[in-house]
Amino acid sequence: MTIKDVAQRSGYSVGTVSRVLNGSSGVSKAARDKVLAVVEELGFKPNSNARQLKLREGRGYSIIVKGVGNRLFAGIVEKMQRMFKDAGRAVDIYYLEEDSDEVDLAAQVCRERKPLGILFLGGNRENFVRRFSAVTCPCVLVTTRADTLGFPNLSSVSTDDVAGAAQAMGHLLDAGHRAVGVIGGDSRTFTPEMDYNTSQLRLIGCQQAHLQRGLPFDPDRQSVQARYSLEGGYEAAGRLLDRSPDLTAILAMSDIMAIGAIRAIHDRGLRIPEDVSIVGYDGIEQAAYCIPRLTTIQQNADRLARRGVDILLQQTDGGGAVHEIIPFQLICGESVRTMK
Amino acid sequence: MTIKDVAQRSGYSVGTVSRVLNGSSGVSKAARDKVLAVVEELGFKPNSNARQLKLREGRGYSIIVKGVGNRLFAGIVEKMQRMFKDAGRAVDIYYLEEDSDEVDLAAQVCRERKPLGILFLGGNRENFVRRFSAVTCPCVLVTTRADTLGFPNLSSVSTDDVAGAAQAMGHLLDAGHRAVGVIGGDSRTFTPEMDYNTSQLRLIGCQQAHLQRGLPFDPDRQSVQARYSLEGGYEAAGRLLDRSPDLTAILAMSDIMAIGAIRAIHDRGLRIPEDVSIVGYDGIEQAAYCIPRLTTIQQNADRLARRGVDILLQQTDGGGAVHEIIPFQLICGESVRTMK
DNA sequence: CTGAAAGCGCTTACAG
DNA sequence: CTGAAAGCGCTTACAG
Repeated sequence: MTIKDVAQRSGYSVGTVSRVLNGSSGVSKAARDKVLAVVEELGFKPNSNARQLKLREGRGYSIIVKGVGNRLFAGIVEKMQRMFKDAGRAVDIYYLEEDSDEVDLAAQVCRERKPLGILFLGGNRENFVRRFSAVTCPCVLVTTRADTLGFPNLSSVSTDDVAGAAQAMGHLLDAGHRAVGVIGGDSRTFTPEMDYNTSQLRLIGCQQAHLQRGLPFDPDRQSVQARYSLEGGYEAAGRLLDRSPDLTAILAMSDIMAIGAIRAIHDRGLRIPEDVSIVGYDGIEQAAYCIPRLTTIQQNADRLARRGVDILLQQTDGGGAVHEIIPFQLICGESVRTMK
Repeated sequence: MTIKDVAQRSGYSVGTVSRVLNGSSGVSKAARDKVLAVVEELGFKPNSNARQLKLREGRGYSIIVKGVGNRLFAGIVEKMQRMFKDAGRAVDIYYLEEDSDEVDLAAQVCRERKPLGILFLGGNRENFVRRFSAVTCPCVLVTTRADTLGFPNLSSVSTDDVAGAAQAMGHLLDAGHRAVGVIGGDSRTFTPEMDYNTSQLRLIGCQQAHLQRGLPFDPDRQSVQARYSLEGGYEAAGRLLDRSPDLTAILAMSDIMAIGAIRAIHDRGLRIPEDVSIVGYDGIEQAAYCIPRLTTIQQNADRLARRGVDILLQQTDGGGAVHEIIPFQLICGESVRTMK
């Protein structure tokens, strides 16, 4: 069934049916009523392939989420969806695997769905550097800074990763911990022209916290890499404890890794926080349900979502790119022991 | 840039370019090489709107996942993806909210992407009863039974919910628990013609476990409804304990609710399993990282995925609908105490 | 093996 | 306000 059937049955031309369907002005009430009645009667649904093919500009927005399982992103997406709905704007959401290329997807979406704007939840600097020029609509990168990338159509809303990690580490150091292990993401693939990635920035924060207190920090010895997963955290905590049995605390660069680490510590017969303290990062819902409740750096999902959408809408109205930093908050749970 | 540009630059017609792009037979090696070189050079990407519009039949499969945050489904999807990849088949994955209509989406996908087959991860009987007739390709409903629905193009692969719940409850009863609370999903919307939904089946399993042991079970008093979320489980456990302070165990119909419940029990100053035992359902990764490790009914994600895909492929080859039950397994964690 | 042409289901100037 | 027509970017019989 196509728009032709609706035209035939309603007695109007396909042009008029199309105008009714699109809410164009310049249609008589009689035509509108008749066409809508027939659409209802026939259960007609327009073919979006044909529609997108013709349309020179879409009417909606897109959100590209990197990591289906990422709970921080899930919370942000939910809020964004509500905002778009309240604003009466359509929004398509695309989920992709951690290791897929979000910029490639954006380029395709841009070509084929022609959204008014795109929000990225998470993203790799590398991919942006390489191919973002193929994306022509206004975009906002949420959660990762994009100021040094220098694209005129790419804004960003993010948390200060250096400061966040510094505060997390500072919290442990100030509680008297002197041997702290760090579980981070990939911090080895440093290439100067790519600037620092999130993991590197957080590691720098750890270093900074030590420096400020006149304490030594050796990333090679005190930090290990892991996948952002339960298993990754579990296994990395094991490596850290094997290497340095004298550790009194672990800072994991995501809550999900921290939760994995907690179990690893527990499985070695150590208590949390009596024997080993632990701090996470992100502030996902899960962190508040752990036993012990996880101390963590909470990214402000609500404000990240709100500012992300606001900036995108503003940019769609002709505004330039802006790069905004959203405050984070240290949430004190039950997973850190104050020494002595 | 379109296929026309490629045609022009390569010196062949758009027809030939299209044939090369689609790997059709009957193209000279010279043409193929030249066209592919130009495609590479220009970075040409075909417009899938136009493609889908023309195509009478797609070449790929679709997976429709109900619930972005559902970790059981996430595990199954991952395996399915790998299987399709290994079989050299393309697959599109669609995620939708818990409360959206998966059958509506399937109907649209069917009309516009024309997949060879669709896998549903999760689904509401109601939606299928009402609109599945609009879905014409072979489908497999994974995780929920579809035998009583009677659609000739709808197979199912699922776990026996009655037996699963019965074994979980039996495990608690056999451990000496006599006052067990149940946290379930929606079991009130029973309408005879819709048959039982998952929550109802599991509740029946609970009842059955009691009956078999000559013990009484009063669903109205011993069970509460909750959303399938951490918060839902937390809050439901609170209601159960308020109502019956003498409970010695709780059976939650999903691990995620169980994890919420654990925290609720903990927050009331009760120990797990010393004061209150708890059993979950699903066997998601998370369950193994809890402290205490969660005792749960593990659905066999691997076999659900494998059989789901196999049955779909078989059906695509002209096979009829089949309805398969996959065995589950009780995983004993650390969350159940044996009385006396 | 290749090209010219019809057509997928829409939208949107262009006339009237 | 409405209709006839062109065209979006492809695929695929149909000839040759």
